Amino acid sequence: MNISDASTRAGLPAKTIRYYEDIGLVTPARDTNGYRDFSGSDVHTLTFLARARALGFSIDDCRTLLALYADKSRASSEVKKVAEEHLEEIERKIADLVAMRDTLSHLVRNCHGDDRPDCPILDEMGGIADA
Amino acid sequence: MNISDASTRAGLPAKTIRYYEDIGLVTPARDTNGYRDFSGSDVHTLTFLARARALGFSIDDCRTLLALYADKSRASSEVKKVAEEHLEEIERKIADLVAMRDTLSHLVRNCHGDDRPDCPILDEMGGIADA
DNA sequence: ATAGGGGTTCTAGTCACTGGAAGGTCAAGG
DNA sequence: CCTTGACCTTCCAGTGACTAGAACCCCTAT
Repeated sequence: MNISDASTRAGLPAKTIRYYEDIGLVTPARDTNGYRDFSGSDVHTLTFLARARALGFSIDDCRTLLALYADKSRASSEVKKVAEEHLEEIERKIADLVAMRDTLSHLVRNCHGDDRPDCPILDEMGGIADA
Repeated sequence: MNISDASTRAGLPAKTIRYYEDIGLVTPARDTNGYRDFSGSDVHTLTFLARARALGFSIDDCRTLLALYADKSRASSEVKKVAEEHLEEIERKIADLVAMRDTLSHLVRNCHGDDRPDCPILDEMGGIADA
């Protein structure tokens, strides 16, 4: 099938699929006219990638996961290790963002937001501590 | 003062400060030998930038905020608007990450993580729904 | 013959730095 | 005077994961 069909089925933009081929994640066959010809298994790989990416795994992790997926004798502990490390990374990001949100929402709440110039948000960033 | 002192005081790497000059966020004076010579106000700007960046504002937002900071007759509503939009963006990111975390931690919990090959994490990404 | 809607490659841009190379400057010590 | 070492300078390239766009080819229908 053509790239646009593969794109629809995997839920990935054609551009992204070409990029994935570029970096060796998929290797679709080629028609005589040079068009890519995706097999069912290519689409399956792309779908796998779409799901893994949606879970936030890096391309590098995806490469590892694909290899484990293909290896029917892998140990599930290897997969779990990759997932757990990624999970920790996500937790760290959430913690960072929550800290930002808390500080920022506190500042936003304290800013009256009218025509007057005084503003605790700018005060904070300019180094004037609030009580 | 030299860049390394400015770096220490603002808490930003020298490389980052040079980059900020490149994109016009700071414009330190120059000594006759070509070295940058940071004034107290330059350091203040850098500190402002460090704080704003730590709150997750984009460089573009920082530019806007710096302009508002310099404009003593700004309306606090303008600042609040920038901050609120950024806050919404942060909330979106948190929601995305929390969704990822929930899915992923569920999968990780259900993966026994031993020498056997069967693994719900790969099953999920390969499209085998779990009950 | 041509119009359109596919497909192809290639380059360059995104964001906010960061690493590294090649070289100039300055103060202290031998 | 020379060297050492710690500064400083500029410029180029790379990061991650795409994405925009240009220039061009291919296929089908009218």
